[in-house]
Amino acid sequence: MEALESVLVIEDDKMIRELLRLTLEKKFLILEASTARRSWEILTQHHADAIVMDLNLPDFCGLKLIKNIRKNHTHIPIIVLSGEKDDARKVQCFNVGADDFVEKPFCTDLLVARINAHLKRCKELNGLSNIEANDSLPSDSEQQMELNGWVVDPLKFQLFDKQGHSADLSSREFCLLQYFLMNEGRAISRQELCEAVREKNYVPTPRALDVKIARIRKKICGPKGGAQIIKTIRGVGYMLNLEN
Amino acid sequence: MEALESVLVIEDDKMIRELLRLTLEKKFLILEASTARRSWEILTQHHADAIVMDLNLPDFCGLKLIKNIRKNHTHIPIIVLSGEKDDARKVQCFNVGADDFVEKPFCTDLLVARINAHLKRCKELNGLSNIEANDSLPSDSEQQMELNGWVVDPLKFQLFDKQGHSADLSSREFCLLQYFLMNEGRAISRQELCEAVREKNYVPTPRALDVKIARIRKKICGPKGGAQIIKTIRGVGYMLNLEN
DNA sequence: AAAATACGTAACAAAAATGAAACAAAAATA
DNA sequence: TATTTTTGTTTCATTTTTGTTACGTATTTT
Repeated sequence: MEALESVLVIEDDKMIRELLRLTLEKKFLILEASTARRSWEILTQHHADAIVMDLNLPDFCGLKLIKNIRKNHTHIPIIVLSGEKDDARKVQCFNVGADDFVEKPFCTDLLVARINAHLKRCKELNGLSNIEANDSLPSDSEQQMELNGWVVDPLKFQLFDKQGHSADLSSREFCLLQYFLMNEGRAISRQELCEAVREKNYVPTPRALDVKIARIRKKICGPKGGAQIIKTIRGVGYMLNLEN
Repeated sequence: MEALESVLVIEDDKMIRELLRLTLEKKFLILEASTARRSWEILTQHHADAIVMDLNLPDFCGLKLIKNIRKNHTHIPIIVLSGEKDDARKVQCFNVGADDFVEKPFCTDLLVARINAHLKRCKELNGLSNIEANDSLPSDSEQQMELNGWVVDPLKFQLFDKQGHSADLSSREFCLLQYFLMNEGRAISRQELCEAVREKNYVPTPRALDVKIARIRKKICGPKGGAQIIKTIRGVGYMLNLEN
């Protein structure tokens, strides 16, 4: 009784996405995203066995997205699909954690074959490691992100200190913080931040964001504040600065 | 201290073989074969971590060679290098067990990147299988998983305490719990949980899941609850935490 | 320097998420 | 078919999260 494997397709071009869906849905359960943002949502809410993604997305750099996904999903096969001709950029994809690169235009059968090859590998891995299925623990240790003494645990949607105490962030506070982490060192407008955390039935106003950030600050810096990690950029928005 | 990884190059064209050697020997220990026959010899006498092979060999059909190698070397990455333009034949390669296909002419950097990607995967595999190999022997009898004083018996679809008393979980409650066990330490969204236990004619709503979890909790923690093993991650879903 | 603006903060109110119990429906079993 | 078990639904209580408002302070503008 084999369950159908699921493939997340991240592609902004509607035509190509359609093509991919039609081709792949015969063999896999398809999850679709047209933006990086949507792909994060899906990845936190669903299980995916593999990812096929375009490199050029409207809202986020493809390379960064790969890095980011790899941080939270150590083993998931990531297959990049792109019209990119430049070999150096292809190499970059592999360096940030991609497993394969398929140039557009592509042969659908070949893509399926490649996906299957990667899935086969993953199955071998999982077969060996039923117990080890929580692959996050051992491998995370090399990649865990630090933030002012806190350890970021995306799998648990939470920040922990060295003693394992939680920072008690709400899930949305944590999402917002993740967005800061992904855009570290860059000033982000309120507007963009609102977009970033927006969901169905949840659209915060810029002012509401101020409060949200104040709450995050209080939780991760202590009541005295100390050196603010999330800096205020007057007239613009906020910025996360790790190095200092 | 990382040992240099070894790559077996199977290629009859002397020029290309030379090129491959020059490129790859900076990163890997290179083994060379110009015929299928020679490649068998090498594989029986040496250890190789990956294979880069031409599809057109003088003495043997490339596809058959792949099949053959795969029979004896289940996990070794096989990267086919060929001038073949026909997509159907490429697909064939994957079907007989190849892991990758690179068309000639090729970018050497990209080839290196691809080899590395596959090697990385294999290392993950080996890392895990070592652990597995170690504790499978001594703890064979303790293969059973423990959960807050309960012993998980997947064959009986049930939890038992030390005295052998059943926790009286229904089969679906048990399935859900198993999914938690497989994803221990990670927050799982309601959506994903619903999909995980879903069957034909059985698609629980997220809300129904809350009730199901409440029932599991009551059965395995006692009416007082005690420290919840299945934690609630507000705004996300639930998470099983064994260590604490 | 006064006014306007931007932001921090606290307190309160509104909304949302979840737990619990009771009941109803469905499924399994005798 | 009758009975038991399992599952889903509804309702209500509780907790948590979030937004709003009001006010204070700092910064910029005039």
